[in-house]
Amino acid sequence: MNLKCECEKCELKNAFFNSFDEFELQTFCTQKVERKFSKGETFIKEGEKIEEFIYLKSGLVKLHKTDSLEKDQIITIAEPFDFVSLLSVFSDKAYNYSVTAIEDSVICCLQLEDVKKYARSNGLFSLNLIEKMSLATDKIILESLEIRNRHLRGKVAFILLKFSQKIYQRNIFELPVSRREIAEYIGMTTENVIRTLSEFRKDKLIKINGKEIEIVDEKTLSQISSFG
Amino acid sequence: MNLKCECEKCELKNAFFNSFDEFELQTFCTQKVERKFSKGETFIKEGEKIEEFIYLKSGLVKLHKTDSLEKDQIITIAEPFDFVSLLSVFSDKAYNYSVTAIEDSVICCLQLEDVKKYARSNGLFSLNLIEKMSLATDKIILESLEIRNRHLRGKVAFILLKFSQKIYQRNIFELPVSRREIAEYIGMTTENVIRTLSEFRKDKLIKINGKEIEIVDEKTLSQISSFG
DNA sequence: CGCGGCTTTGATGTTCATCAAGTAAAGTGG
DNA sequence: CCACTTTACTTGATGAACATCAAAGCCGCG
Repeated sequence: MNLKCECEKCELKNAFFNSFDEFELQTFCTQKVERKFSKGETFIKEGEKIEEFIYLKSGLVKLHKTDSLEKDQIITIAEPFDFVSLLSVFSDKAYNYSVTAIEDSVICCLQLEDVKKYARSNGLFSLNLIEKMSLATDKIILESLEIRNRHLRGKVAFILLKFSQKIYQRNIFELPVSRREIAEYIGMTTENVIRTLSEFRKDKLIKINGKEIEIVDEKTLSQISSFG
Repeated sequence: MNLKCECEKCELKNAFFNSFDEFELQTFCTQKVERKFSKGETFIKEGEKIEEFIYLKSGLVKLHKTDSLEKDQIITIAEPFDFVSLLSVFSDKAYNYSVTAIEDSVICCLQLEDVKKYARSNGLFSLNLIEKMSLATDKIILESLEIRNRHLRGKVAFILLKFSQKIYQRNIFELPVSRREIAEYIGMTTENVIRTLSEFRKDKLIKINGKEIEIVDEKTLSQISSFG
């Protein structure tokens, strides 16, 4: 268990633990390449050839896609250890979407061919991968359904609670995205997102100070999110 | 290559070909259980424990989910060899959604534990599974985005073209779903789906005879679908 | 300091959900 | 097989939700 690889919470490594002996594990961990990106940098671009197996070590990223009319849509916002590169990494030669850091982020990269090679030679590792993928995609699909069936106020409340409860686990946080990005996430216009935020402020559900949001009345916000 | 298993086009078997020897393949194919369902029958219910690995051999099914207000949402419509049971089969103990036949369908069932056992012991098979899963989930996510960013007319046009071009590959076909189900699919009301269909008929883009739809002006319909 | 991008608010019109009402089709029990 | 019930389909009228357009303030950056 005393590995050279310093990433203690690495999900991928956890997938390895059961499936690799220590030598293999060591090899794998030393092969990885870490890259840092600042907020705003796009490190995977739609259409690019997939050559690496990438996952998020720290930070926060958005998966997004440009539609036919040049409008950007956000597919989801991913936290560390959501295997962001898994979406199309095994099914396609090229990325179907882009990935951009919305907070300073560190990613871990392995050569895709190496990962495939390991997967071929080690069924337990593959099965672990399947489970991670399944979780990640399930999350996206279910979230997408949840957002879809809400009205504007419900959608905004849902997003605010996602940031507050799931991502930051705090009542006060800096929004890592612009109003426009929220709009791209929930499929509404920027103006209406802003209007809804202002309404929430007037109703004393939240406080707004630029990008800083404080959740004041979580209970009511939850009710709005659940559309009661 | 002369297998007892009669399912010539079986995708799962194809996944095996590269990974199993003939004896294993034979074993696998004889373990499977086929079940038939009539249009309208629900054979996977949200919340049920997952014990089998299931995929669609023939027919057409809908994946759907009941939301907090008892309203049904259709996640996607799946054709044969889309691995319908894969969505949450490896990530959860229970199904997150239901599956209902919208045409008479035949499914193939294997014990999930058996499949997992094979996956553990055979990396190549697992990797093939990963690719199938990745394809299936990618499709759902991308389609979901496409539908989301369209207006009513675009959504309805999109669905009609999906049935016509992708599923039936004919200009005249029987709609396998009710107007209400279309509404549940695209997230609109039944009335507005009907209204839009009537508009398309008045504009001579389609002909309607009950459930029978004929695509008359595919070009214009495509433009509406692409939202030009 | 001025430019461009982000934010905010208001006015206006379009799109869509809701309500209502009626017809057609399909299943149910006597 | 028919009366009865239920479900699917259809159209219209109305109001609510939302997009669009317009204008102005704010802020960071060259």
